[in-house]
Amino acid sequence: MKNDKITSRDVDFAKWYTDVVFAAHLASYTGVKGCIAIEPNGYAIWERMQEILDKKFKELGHVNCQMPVLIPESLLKKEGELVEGFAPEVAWVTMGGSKELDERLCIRPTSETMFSDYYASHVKSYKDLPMLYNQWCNVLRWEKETRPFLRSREFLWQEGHTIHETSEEAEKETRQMMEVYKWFHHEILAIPSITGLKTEKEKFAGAEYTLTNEALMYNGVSLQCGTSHYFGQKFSKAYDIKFRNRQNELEYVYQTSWGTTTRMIGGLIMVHSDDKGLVLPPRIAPKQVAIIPIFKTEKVLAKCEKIKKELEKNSISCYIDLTDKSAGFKFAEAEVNGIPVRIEVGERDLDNNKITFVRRDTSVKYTEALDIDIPTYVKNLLETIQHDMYERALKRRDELTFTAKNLEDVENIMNKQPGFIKADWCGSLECEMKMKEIKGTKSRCIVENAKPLTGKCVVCGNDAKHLVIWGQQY
RNA sequence: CGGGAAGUGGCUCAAUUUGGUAGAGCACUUGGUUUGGGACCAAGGGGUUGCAGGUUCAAAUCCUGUCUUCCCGACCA
Repeated sequence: MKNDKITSRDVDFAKWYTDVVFAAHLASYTGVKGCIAIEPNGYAIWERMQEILDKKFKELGHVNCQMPVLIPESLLKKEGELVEGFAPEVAWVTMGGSKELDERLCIRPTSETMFSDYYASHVKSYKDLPMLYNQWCNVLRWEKETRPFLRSREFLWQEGHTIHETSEEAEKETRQMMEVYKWFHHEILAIPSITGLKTEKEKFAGAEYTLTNEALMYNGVSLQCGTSHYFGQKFSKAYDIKFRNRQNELEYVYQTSWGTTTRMIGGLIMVHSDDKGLVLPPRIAPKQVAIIPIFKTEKVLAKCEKIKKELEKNSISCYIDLTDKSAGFKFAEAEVNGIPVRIEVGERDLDNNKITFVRRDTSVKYTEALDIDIPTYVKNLLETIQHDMYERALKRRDELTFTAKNLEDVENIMNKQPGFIKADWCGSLECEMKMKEIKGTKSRCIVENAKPLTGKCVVCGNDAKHLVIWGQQY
């Protein structure tokens, strides 16, 4: 049944999105623009993301640390491109009254500067390398237009910063971390993404190059999900990060950084959720199963407890809804919160030796004999849901992926239904800017090692250098 | 930051046009009956209208400023 607190997805996508955020109690507004209160339901998803990624990072040799939230102005300004890129959205700390600061401090928009400064005084020899650091923290960027999770001023993220002895090793790290994100999106979040290279215009300020994962939302707008940057020696030269190499010479380190954010919670909503509320892939869902006693008789409650114990013994997370609400209310509640599987336990079923399972993603009900192996049954159901959700998202992406040979094609596509547009590009900024004039269509990524479609630039018709995925972005 | 809209109990809104001192539904509390798709009855609590000024005998209502939210652009993860 449709949730009457949620605007239909096909009627008003933007309104639907915020309705789901609030209805599922993921976040709420605060008195400060662009700074949301992430509520327990939302934070639990972030904790799952942290848990899974953190484990992966550590398996690959990374360690966590924490840098300060404040950055001195002089430090920020050492790397010219970075400053230029971030200047408009950096927030400065001011002190009132007679307390003057010796130097202006900004609130970190990203921590390349702090890590670089730290590394500069801590690396001495090639024997110290690589240094593979990561931090989980909040950052602040003074966005003009804000939306919960998708674009807030303060957001939570993880930023990995690594330094290496050779460019080969650093580049390998850059690609490896991109693969981690890709794995995370595909295997855990069930979000199909396209991996590629950012154009000069779209890359991270100060990077040699930026690798990105781009995912298509249900409405055909693209979301950047995790980026991995190769800095070469740009930052090490600006921040003087030198080490004694194997030839006993001073050399600048090779550096990378990579990150993903709470924005992915927004991605989960926009890829998978529906008019009933949130739909979570089982592998990221903080609670995978809702056990719902229809009426709290002793017999029913005892059965619920038994199921809970069995599921937990098999590493399936679950809860029993013990509120005094009506059964219908409990069903709706589990649905809006995106719990992947619901188990309904009622007298009537128990008397007939039956039990009912309901999938959140399809709303299909399965009534089974009471003596089945419930944990195995649920485990299979969860895996099926995870798999089907990915396939469904993939199908939607493919439906909304188009090819264009010229600007007219682009215009026709974007006027009808935005999506990914595959088109050849000559590599010039001018042509990229021309594309942008059509409904804000920007290059999302350059597909590496791809065969060109026509060999001619979609804008100017000259020889093409790259196959590019274009689209509107969040 | 430009264009548009809106802020009234926790939520959705009415009263604003024509100033006269805030009302409904949902939610909440208590009691009872209920419970297989968002239950019902009864009683009860809660707001000086985003905030700050101004006009007036009198302001939710008129004026100015400001903050927040949403939509459309520009900027960005």
